[in-house]
Amino acid sequence: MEPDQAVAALGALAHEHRLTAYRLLVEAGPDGLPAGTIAERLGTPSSTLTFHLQQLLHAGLVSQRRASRQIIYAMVPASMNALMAYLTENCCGGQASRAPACEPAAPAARSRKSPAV
Amino acid sequence: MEPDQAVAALGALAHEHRLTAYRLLVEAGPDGLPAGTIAERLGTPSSTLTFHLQQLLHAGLVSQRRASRQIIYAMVPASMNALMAYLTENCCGGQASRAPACEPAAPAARSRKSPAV
DNA sequence: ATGACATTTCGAAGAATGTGGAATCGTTAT
DNA sequence: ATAACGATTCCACATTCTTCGAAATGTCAT
Repeated sequence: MEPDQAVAALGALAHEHRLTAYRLLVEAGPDGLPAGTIAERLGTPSSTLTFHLQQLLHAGLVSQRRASRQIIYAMVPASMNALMAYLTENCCGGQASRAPACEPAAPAARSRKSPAV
Repeated sequence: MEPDQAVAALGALAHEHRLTAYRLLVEAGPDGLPAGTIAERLGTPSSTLTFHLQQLLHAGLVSQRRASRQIIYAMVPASMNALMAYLTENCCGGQASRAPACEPAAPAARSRKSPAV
C-alpha cells in the first residue's frame, strides 16, 4: 500500500459519522446494509450520508451494489487488511511480527444469519 | 479506546506531512527527533511543521521533551497500539484473534535511559 | 404511464484545516 | 548583556470539508 492510499483510508475513517457507518458495515458483514438503514441509524439526512459513503467508497473501504431500489454498501475486508498491514509495517517500529489481518473475505457457513464475518 | 479518540488518532495520521513525520519518528525510536530535523526532512517551514506536530501531540501519538535548545518529538507506542487494537476489534469483523500489537515500548538495544512514555 | 420509493446529484453557506511570514519565547554561548 | 539558535505563537489568507434542502435519477408496483 502506498502512503497516498494510507492517507486516503485514514482520512476516510477519521470522521465520527464515517467511522460509525463503517462499523455498522463491519457488523453487517458481507450482506452489507442499504444506505437508508445506515442513514437512519446515524440520524443524518440521506444526502449527508451519501456524501460520507462516497468518501469511504472512494478510499476503497466499502463497496456498493444495487438491490432493486436500494443500494447496498458493504465493507471491503481486503482494504482494511491493507491498511492494518501498512500501519503495522510503517508505524509500529517495523516489528511486523504477528499477522495483523482481519478476515480476508470468507463469507463462510451462514445458515440463517451469522453474527458477522 | 473511545471512538472519539480513534477518530482523533486517525485524523492526526490522515495527512501526508503528518504521516511522514510520524514514520520518521517510528524510525527514530525512543530517542525521537528534534523538530528542526523533521522540518528539514519534510521540507516545510518550521511554523507549518509545528502546526502538524501539535496535532500528533494532541492525539497523543507523539510526546514532546526539551533538550537544551531543541524540542524532541518521539512516538508513543502505546497510542499506536491502542489504535491498532481499536481497529482490530471494531473494524475487522470482531475477529481480534491474533494480537495486533506493535512494540509496547522496548525497541532494541537501548543502552541508557528508559523509553519514558 | 403514473406514482411511490430509495438514493444520488446539485448548490450554496458555514466550519474547519492547512500554509507560511513575522514576531516572540526559552536556551546557550560569548 | 548581547547575540545566535531552535522552536512556537500569532495572524491573515486560501483551501477543503461538512451539512442539508431541493431537484434529479433509477426502480418497482399498479
